[in-house]
Amino acid sequence: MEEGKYCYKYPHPAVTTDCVVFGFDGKRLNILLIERGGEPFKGCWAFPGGFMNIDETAEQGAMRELCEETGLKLEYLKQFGTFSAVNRDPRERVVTIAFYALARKSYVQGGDDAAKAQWFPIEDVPPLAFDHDYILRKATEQLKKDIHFEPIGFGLLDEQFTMPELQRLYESILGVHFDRRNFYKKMLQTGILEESEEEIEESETQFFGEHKEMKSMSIDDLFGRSHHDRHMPAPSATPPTEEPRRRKGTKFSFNKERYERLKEDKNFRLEF
Amino acid sequence: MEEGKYCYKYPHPAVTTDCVVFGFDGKRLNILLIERGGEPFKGCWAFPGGFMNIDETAEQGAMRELCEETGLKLEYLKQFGTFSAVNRDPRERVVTIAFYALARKSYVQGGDDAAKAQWFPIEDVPPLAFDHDYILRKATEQLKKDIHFEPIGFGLLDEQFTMPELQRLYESILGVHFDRRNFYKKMLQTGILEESEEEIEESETQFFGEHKEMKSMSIDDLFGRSHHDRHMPAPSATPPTEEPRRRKGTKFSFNKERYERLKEDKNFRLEF
DNA sequence: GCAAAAGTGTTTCGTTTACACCCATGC
DNA sequence: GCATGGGTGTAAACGAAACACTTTTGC
Repeated sequence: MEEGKYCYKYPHPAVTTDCVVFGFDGKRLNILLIERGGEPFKGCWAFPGGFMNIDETAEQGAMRELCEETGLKLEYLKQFGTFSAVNRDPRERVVTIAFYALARKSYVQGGDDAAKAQWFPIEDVPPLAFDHDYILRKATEQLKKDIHFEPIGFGLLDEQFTMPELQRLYESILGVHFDRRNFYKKMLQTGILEESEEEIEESETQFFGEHKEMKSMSIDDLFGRSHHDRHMPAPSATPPTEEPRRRKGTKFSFNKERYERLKEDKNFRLEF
Repeated sequence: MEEGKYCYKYPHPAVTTDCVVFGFDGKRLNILLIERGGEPFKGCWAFPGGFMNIDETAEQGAMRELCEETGLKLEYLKQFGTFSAVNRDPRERVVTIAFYALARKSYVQGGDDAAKAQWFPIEDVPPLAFDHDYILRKATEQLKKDIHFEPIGFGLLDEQFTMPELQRLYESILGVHFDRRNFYKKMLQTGILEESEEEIEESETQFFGEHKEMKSMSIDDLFGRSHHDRHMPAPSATPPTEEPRRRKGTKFSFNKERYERLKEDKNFRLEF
């Protein structure tokens, strides 16, 4: 029996937390790992995490450890399982409460905040300490399940994002391919997205010029397109009002308030 | 600090397990509670559960405690959350790993196995000890989610059950009403149900006769079915065998092997 | 014989899928 | 100017939902 000043009538396991942090770099799903500096599993990679303090909840402990070890302060932390195999830690009996978290794209692309923290593409993860391979599998399964029904994907992108970005994210998490048009439709139909009015800096003049050009183009075009109901500058009739001008890609953002309201409606169903 | 012979350098919380046992009496969903004999919350009702031993997993601990306290030995135990609020137990810091379990109908109707254990309809639960009200809410939410996609409902019925029974079960868990015909169709289409050859008392001959027929049928059928991967024994072709002869209601059972096989097929989707 | 519950198909509707072309941008 | 990727509508197929009557059993 170990020595120490905290004594109990019956043996108590240690309780730790572990955080599986998912990040999306625009192409692939990544996870954030820490290289262990001490035994056991010295030199192995592991999830950020550590012992829960006696005066904090597991959630608080997970957030604290995550911040201490990686500098990340994340909004979404989801408990997905508690792992209690008797010998999962060679030192003593340790039960770990596991969470997954989502880091926005810029964090991932920005590189490693913490010295020993590093992002790994999820299909190319090094051997992990303890039972973290197993935990990772469970985390991934849970993420897959959750993203079907909860709008958590947005937590992996920046505040504003384009549809193709969002689609690539869903595709890498779910491991499937969506038809672009169908994906647009379904996403927009949910009603939880908001089209960002892109910042309208500079030169109205240029804008008008552009507009005029477009307009004449689209009129010519109109005949060629026959019945197609193009989104473009209201075919013949609308004079100066509409303005299409796509730049790099239309930006959207997740409208949380609208989602909260929709959720209340008994027959609202979010599904992917 | 308490005295005791198990000492640690840092404080360790106690770890307990709790079991939310669901049961279905044919009409309503019930849960199994135990009246607490000691403080705290003496006289209150609570979930079966208790301290996890240092040499057992949480699952094992939950099963052990459940058995000790209620006499139930159940097959399905699902971890759905770990609760770690700092003051959830007035005695000491206690983290509880919570499971839900499913008890077959006959257990529920059979009454209380253990002295102090009692079934309560879920809409009419007495005040519970600790944070067990909260835990119950979470368990119910989880059960609702799970039953949409996993064939766990059968664990609440007896080995053999009728469609109306199954439907009532789904309806009480999900709180909705299904059209009887649509429910039949959907359930049968999944391919995981098996129509019970009703207890074959009398005349083994009849059984063997039936059996032989079935077998030859399915071989014949094999060619006729071409690419169709039918799950059914070969019902379509059977000319003379068929005889509806409903008694009380046709009995079905859950075919686990078939389910396991179907699950592998990439485009098998179970949903309710 | 009457009331209550089991059993069974078809039609309608909505959702999901499949699919092609134009435009803008960057090289 | 060419390759890459963004943006848009429609038709066909499929699955879900709505719906009524007959049979059996227990009272």
